[in-house]
Amino acid sequence: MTESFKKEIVQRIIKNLLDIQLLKLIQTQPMWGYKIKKQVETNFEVKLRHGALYPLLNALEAKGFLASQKQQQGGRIRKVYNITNKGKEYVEAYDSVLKEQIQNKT
Amino acid sequence: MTESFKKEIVQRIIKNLLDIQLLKLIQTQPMWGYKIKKQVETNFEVKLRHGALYPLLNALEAKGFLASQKQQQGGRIRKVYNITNKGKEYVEAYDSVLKEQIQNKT
DNA sequence: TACAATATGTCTTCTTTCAGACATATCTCA
DNA sequence: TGAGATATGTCTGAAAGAAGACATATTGTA
Repeated sequence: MTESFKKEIVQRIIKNLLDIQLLKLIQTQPMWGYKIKKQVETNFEVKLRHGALYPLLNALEAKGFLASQKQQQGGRIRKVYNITNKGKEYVEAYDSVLKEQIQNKT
Repeated sequence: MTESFKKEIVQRIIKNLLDIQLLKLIQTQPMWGYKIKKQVETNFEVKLRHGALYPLLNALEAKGFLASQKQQQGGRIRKVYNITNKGKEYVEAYDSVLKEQIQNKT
């Protein structure tokens, strides 16, 4: 029971706090959209539409949480994202809130 | 900056994972809708519409996460909610997922 | 006695979000 | 050379969610 609850909760977090998960993932290493999609799908066992992902990545860049540079390999262009200091602060704030949630200090 | 980020994240969690926050609150002590509303509003500094709260509480009871009994005091009726074992399991699963989030074991 | 607070509920309109299609181009392997 | 994978983007119709009104009754206080 608890295991299925956990899967459900993970899915809810991915759905509602996807941007933070992306920041966390890119924080481990710079990554481009397509790879992010595959990583999220294998890590969390969820489907991630590219039609949802790419606009979100662009929005995170516009907000200053991510910075991108285009890498060209042959004729193929990859938009590689790095996390910014602002992005790292957001992730730190998230982890801080989660700790309070667990300790019930809210 | 981090503080305003924290407020934003708390608001997002309340918005998207309100049911879990209600379970956590009722877990500390049995409570009725109106008191829950006031508690959430002071604890998290957010506004909680009663038009959103009452249907959610009823839904949580229908799912078996909460159980209610009506307490009559004079002519006034309070619907006091208790958390069920199933509800406790859901909260445990949530805390477990949060721990994994912090430790990046996801 | 009138107003604010306590107490619980529904319902409609508006807004936001979501799923999936539409669109294009390269690369690899059979 | 054709199919599947890589790679990134937009757009629209449908579904879900939110805000606020509508609804009713009691209690306490000025």
